[in-house]
Amino acid sequence: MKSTGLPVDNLLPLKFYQRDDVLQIAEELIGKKIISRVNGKVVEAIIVETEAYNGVHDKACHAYGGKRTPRNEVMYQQGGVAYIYLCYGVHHLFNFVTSVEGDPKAVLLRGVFPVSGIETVLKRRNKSKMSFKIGIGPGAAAQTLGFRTFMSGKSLLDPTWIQVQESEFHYADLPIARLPRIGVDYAGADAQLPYRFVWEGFELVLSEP
DNA sequence: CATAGGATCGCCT
DNA sequence: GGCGATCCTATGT
Repeated sequence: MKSTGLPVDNLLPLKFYQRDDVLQIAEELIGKKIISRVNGKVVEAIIVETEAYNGVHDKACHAYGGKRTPRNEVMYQQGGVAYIYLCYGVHHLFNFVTSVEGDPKAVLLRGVFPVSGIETVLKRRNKSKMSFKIGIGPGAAAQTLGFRTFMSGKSLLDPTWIQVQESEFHYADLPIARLPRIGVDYAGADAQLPYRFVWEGFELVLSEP
């Protein structure tokens, strides 16, 4: 995909994140563009996969039952901040916190496709060549963008480290599959909920830059 | 304080 | 498809 040439004033506003329906937000995030600025390196990527975590009634959610810990505290902030945590001691998983203060819902970023800053991405991912899979998987997606746990709690509208904005793709026009979430077997019946959103066939639309 | 386990990945077979 | 890496976090004593 070539550079979009879109202006930078199309950032998603706070009210995008502060809606109640985290499933809608997770779906609408498909096709959006994330621009990260970390250690002076700029990477632009299109979101191709997300998962919704639906607050205190969702057994797969870190805030199930109203649980509050130092780690998940930022989930209780108003929508529009990042929740980043370390998984399996190895992976930095990035979430968009949504809804209003006190309602701990979030969208996990599960897959991106980088469209600029490829040299930086290859270095971060320890790869020698680009592929469609380079940013697929929540650990790989955060690593592609250079996101680390110390950034947890930071605003999603702070362009010194992140911009989330419209792209030329609109979620309503994309073939988005709804599937069960990955790695949440401990959640019982909630593990079967179709809260995972995948842009199937993004490889046919996006091309390696 | 001790311990078990995790919104995973990538290498091995 | 199996498994080790790797360390923070949550929980219980």
